[in-house]
Amino acid sequence: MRNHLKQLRGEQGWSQAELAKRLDVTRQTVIALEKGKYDPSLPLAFRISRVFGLPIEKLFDPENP
Amino acid sequence: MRNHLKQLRGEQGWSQAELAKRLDVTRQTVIALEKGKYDPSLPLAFRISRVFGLPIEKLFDPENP
DNA sequence: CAGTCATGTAAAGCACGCTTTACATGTCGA
DNA sequence: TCGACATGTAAAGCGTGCTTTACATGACTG
Repeated sequence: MRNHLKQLRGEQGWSQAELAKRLDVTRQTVIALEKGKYDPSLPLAFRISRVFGLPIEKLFDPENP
Repeated sequence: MRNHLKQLRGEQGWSQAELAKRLDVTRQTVIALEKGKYDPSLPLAFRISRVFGLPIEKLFDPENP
């Protein structure tokens, strides 16, 4: 599933390590998510939503619209 | 994570089998979700959102608000 | 009463989400 | 040039998300 994490993180001026800390995950997880290697769990998706102040629907694009 | 699937399914008058079909999962998955045994994956959360016509945020309550 | 429908439990199996650890590369400032 | 920081890759390990199959129970209906 596509996401805009890398771009949004850039807008905030955060490093991967900084974002990982805010999301309470490891940097590896941030890398994997940004690279689209897999989708976040629902709880993590909610945390991402809160960190960026955007609804989940604005952060992720389900393939079949 | 809490959800309102059982109630919403009831409002639509759907059986678990009917909802499972609409979500393209098995009935076991519907049962597990309604019982809160685990959270749906993000792609499934989007499908649930579409089936009920509600945003993900209205369907699931992350514990830490 | 027999049959069907809705709901539920149980268990095995596979792929994914996330962790931990380690190492490699490029860039930048002292 | 050395060190720190940012980004990236790799691999092993664990729990969870979802499937398949099977069986049990209660309610309703012919």
